[in-house]
Amino acid sequence: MKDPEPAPRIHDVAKLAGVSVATVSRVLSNPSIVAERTRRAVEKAVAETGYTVNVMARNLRQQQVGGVLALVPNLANPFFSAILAGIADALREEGLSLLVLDTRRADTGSATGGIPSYLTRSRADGLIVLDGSLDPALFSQPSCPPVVQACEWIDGLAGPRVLADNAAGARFAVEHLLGLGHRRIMHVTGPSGNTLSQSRAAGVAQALGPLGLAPVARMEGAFTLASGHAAAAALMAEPERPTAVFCDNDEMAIGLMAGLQARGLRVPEDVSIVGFDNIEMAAYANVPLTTVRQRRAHLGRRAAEMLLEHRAAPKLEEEELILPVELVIRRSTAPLPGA
Amino acid sequence: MKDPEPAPRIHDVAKLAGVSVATVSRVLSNPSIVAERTRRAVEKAVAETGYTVNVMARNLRQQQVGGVLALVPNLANPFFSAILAGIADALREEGLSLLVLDTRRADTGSATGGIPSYLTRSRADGLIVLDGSLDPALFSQPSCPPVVQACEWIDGLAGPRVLADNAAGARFAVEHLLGLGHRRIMHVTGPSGNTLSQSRAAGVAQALGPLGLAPVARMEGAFTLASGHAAAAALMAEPERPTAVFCDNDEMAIGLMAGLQARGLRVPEDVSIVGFDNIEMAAYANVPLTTVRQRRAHLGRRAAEMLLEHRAAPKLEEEELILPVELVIRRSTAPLPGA
DNA sequence: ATAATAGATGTAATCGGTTACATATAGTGC
DNA sequence: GCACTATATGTAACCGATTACATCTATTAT
Repeated sequence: MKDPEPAPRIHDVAKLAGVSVATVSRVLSNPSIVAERTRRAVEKAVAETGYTVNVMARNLRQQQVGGVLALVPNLANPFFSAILAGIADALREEGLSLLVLDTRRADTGSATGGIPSYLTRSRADGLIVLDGSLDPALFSQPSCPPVVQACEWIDGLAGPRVLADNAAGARFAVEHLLGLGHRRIMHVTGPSGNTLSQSRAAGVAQALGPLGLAPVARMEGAFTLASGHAAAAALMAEPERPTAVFCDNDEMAIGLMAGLQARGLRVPEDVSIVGFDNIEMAAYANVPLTTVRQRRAHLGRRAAEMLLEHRAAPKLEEEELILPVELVIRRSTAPLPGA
Repeated sequence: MKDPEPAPRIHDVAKLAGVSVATVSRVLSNPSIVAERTRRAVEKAVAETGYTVNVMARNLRQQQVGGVLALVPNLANPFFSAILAGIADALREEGLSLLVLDTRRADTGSATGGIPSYLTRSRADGLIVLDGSLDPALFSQPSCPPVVQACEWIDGLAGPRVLADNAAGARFAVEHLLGLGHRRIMHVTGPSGNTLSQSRAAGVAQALGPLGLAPVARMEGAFTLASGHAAAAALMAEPERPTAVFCDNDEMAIGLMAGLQARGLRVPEDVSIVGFDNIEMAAYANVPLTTVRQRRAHLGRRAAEMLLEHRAAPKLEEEELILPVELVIRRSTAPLPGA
């Protein structure tokens, strides 16, 4: 049971190269200021010992963590993991690592491991918040690192944000349905408190308002397949059955399609459906889904970039980046029969 | 532009409470060994100053990082993010944080930010490897922390593993098809180098072998919807068309169903289909998909737990945990007509 | 020739905790 | 009353780097 050889320290390298630890450190972090000869000697010693810097020690001295924490409501949800991938990408390019905290699970048992304990400069150099349902007070501790809100946002929390143009996306979707002649339109929403739901509802109103219309039915879902499926029953129960449905995300749209079919309704012949997000499955659904495309990985990347800029030069102005979205027309929408 | 008040240090708390820094440290980490009176004084001082420990400093002294790094091939893939959620859960309970590295993206540009630079004791207390395609040599550096392989595994890399019972799952799937009377069975696989593909192929052989059968067709996919969709063409091109297909994952199965339907074949009337994984979408697909359920979050959790046990008491024996899977029969499979 | 300057390297303080060891006090047994 | 032990706390070394400052040498300008 031999101990693993202890890792070489900068001191060992220095001794082997016959220089001081400071010189070794300089070779590693700023090679240009050390003489060619010594630099080579140090590099040789580094290679021979297999030295690698102790990241913790460096970070302590430099008063940084070397990582950014992403707060996500549900790590298992592919919607968020696509954003995370973009974040991870941008961070890695800057030599930072990605820390992830699943907020839905973490806040249970706030004994010691609660969320607040993660929101410290000593645990992360910055925060990217993907969960709009968090309490803004969490981020008001003086030791809280810089925050960027992405995708969702928190009412009452100032600071930079990067969002998809949810209102415009919803407007595009509904305008598309209107253009096809539909007038009795149902809206299947996300949870009512959710900021995405709110801005998408605003977009729906923007499209319908000028015509003096409003959704003929509304059902609050949970962004899940199951809640979309349940919406089928709600639709059938309407006295004047809607001819088209806008769903706040693709999962609900796909669940709804499955539910309608199971009840003998055809898409798009009987009901047109539009989703939101353009998840990969949308193109391969039973009936390929018309939806609103938002570039999730890109959104994550921009959020990370914004965080890094902000850290370098904190600006006091509110910065809000709205990323464009676009309508992707597939086969789940068709002209209103007889229109 | 006032500087944010510098965070209080342990020294400040000690001074305020009129004790030494050691006592403060003890109150925080092992309260029982300090006298009631002093403990209360210290707690009061902590509350007044708003002190929180500097995690980096503690970690440096204790020679640990406080985090575990997960190596995933594709963070945006929901298959992996579900496993990550389980990992994160188990880690949080132990006060450890989750670091994530997307291996597919990270190995490009190995200048400095390459994968090896992350595989150090100074960057993570342990590794959970979800990518079976990595070079085992990566983990042979002396400074590499303990590794647990999960889900996929790396040939030539020893150490603990936690896997789903892929062979049994594939066997269940094919036996189910055989039981329905099917004999001309196609296998849509993952990439040929992938360890999951290999063990699932073994399971297929286990089921067919005793009957002197083999898959009548085989197509190598990429675990994607698109490659499943492409498999439809391959199926149609077979001289003797297969009556059933086993796909190495649900995404390919769903893609295949879409492709077959587009070509006018019905599932399950013309072709029966079985998938693997039981992703949420499987139940809501066009035709609800018969598939093999594996508990991904649980697998991740077990991997994390195994890593922690291993760290506490490294065993030399190989430890391989095989988690059971089960067949979920839905509507994409039916008896062979006329059988 | 001398002062001034630039360039290369070494010395030691520092980051903010934890913990081995030393010390002081109170309690116990004989 | 004395030696011994247990309990509580303080002192200072330590984790492993970075970096301000000091020092030394070589070059340039006057």
